Amino acid sequence: MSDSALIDAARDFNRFYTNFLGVLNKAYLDTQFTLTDARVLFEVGSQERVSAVALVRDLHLDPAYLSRILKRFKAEGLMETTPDPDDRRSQIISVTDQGRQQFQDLVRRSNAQIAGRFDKLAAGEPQNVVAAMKTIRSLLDPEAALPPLVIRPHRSGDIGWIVESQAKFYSEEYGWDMRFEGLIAEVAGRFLTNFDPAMEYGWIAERGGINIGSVLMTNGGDGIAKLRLLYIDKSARGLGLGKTLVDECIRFARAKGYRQISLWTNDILSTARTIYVKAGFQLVSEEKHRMFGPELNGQTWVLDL
Amino acid sequence: MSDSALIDAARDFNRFYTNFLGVLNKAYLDTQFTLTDARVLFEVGSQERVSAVALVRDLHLDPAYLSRILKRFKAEGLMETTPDPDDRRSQIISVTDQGRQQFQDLVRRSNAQIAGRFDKLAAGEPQNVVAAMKTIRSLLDPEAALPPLVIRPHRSGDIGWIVESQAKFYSEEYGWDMRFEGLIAEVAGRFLTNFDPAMEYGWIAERGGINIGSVLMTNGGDGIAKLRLLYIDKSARGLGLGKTLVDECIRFARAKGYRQISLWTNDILSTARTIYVKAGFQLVSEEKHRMFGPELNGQTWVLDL
DNA sequence: ACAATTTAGTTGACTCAGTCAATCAATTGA
DNA sequence: TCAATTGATTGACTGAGTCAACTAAATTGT
Repeated sequence: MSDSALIDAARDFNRFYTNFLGVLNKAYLDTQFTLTDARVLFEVGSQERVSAVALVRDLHLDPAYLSRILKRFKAEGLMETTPDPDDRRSQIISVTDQGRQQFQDLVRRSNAQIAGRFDKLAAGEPQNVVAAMKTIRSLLDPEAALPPLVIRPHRSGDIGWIVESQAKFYSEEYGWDMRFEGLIAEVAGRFLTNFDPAMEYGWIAERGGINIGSVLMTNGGDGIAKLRLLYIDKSARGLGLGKTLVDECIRFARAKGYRQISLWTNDILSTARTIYVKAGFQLVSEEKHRMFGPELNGQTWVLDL
Repeated sequence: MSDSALIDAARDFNRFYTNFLGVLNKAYLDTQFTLTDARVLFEVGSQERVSAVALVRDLHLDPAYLSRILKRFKAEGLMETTPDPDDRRSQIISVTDQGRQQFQDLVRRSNAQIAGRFDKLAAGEPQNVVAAMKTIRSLLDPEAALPPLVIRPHRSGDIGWIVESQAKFYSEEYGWDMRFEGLIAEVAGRFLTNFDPAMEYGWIAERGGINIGSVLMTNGGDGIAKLRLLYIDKSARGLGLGKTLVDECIRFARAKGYRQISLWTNDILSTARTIYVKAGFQLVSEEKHRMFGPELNGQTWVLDL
């Protein structure tokens, strides 16, 4: 695509999104607030403590205008200002309890608008929209902080996600065929059907509502815990997430009194192998196989606890 | 729910992009036009011939306001209107040569703003931004023509998708627990590991690269074909896609010489049942069970071919 | 140290972008 | 054929947002 085609496409998108936001922002029109009021309330409400200059800068407002808005908000008891001790010209703005309620009401209205849009989409499409938004944001706004990475237990849909994302990845990257997907679907399915909450666990790493990594720990009997289906999405590699998940597993296995962790992998997955080696795993056996199409070196690694 | 994390992320993006567009739209402030003027000129300029109603609808303008804007543009010689021959109340708006020059000037200013942003990015990044924009647009713009619905054989990742989407749906809608996900993961996994291309098949319905429906046909032995994991995503219901997929199955089973199709479902899934009844399936047995948490009525249906 | 300059915020005065209600004219529907 | 609906215009209004002038505190340069 040529530069000018890119720019045209971006202009076109901006035109579309201007209209789109215009519709979404109708949500505020039912309230006492103007769009600018709402933006100020949003900014102060979500940051808790802001200076007026920062608001002027971030929201591109006229200082005079902001001054009047704040005066009104203070009169209505929604916000309060305290002089900045470091610079007595400046003031720190924060919301009162009442202001916080109004803020949360705005958030609810805004959420309802977005949820209404998302409801019309197919399952999975909202994830795609949000992922695309994050791409745009991270590129156009280098200051943007990534939403926090959360590690949580697995829930409905996660196992399917593990199967889908791993199958796609290994198929595209290494040409593994669908027998691989079949195998992990069976493994993951058995994990759920025989799930023993006392001795087993599934970890999902997610960021901003999007799954980006997983690992399962299953009971192999004889005091051996099996580490299975470790996977880190492309977008989250190089952050040490693999290590974090493996460490979680080890901690869990120790806590549950397992005497050994065992795992099966293939030698071409060198990043994973590095993680296992660093965690102290030892290679105990290796065999060539063609379970998934191309010839591979299957490896079994164990860690004595 | 992770839905709420998605919505939060979307709200956050909208907040960011409102500011971003605010900055970009400064480009118009150097001209004689207001933002709304510019939007009208953009819309008319790029569509050549539009009706006033269409503008009001697409740009969400007050008809009175648009009327005044057009009056001014006509007085300035930027636009002209001709009555619509089909409806003499209505008028067709188009730009004059002079209007087109102004429009192109706006395009240049807007492009310069975007180019300024893109210049700060690394090589390849603008492409990523624009690709993400297209993703968002295609999903959020209801006017955008729907890409065609395609029914194709299953491939890597599809089985995982089936598990994920069904697990999420039945968990949210009917409160089924993760044993359901485990069961379908095992069923779907065995489908792949024992796959017999001569007698079995998986159909995936997809639109614009996104899966929206599925059904599998497996060999149950004794000349019996099993229809499994029929699923239509929310976004594609009511289009007869379920019937289409079941018909595909029946055609396939006939062609392969099966003597009967059998399937297992639960009575609360009434839409699916309607499809089976219409296709000629007969209920042969029914039993209560609690395999997935809530009490359900499992049903076996068969169709003699 | 201290005048000169810059920065944070406020106030007065204004205007024009955008809204609402009423009206006319053409079309549709029962 | 007559009532209801839809497209477009006009009159009357208002309040969101702007601009310039000002105060007060902080910073800079010599």
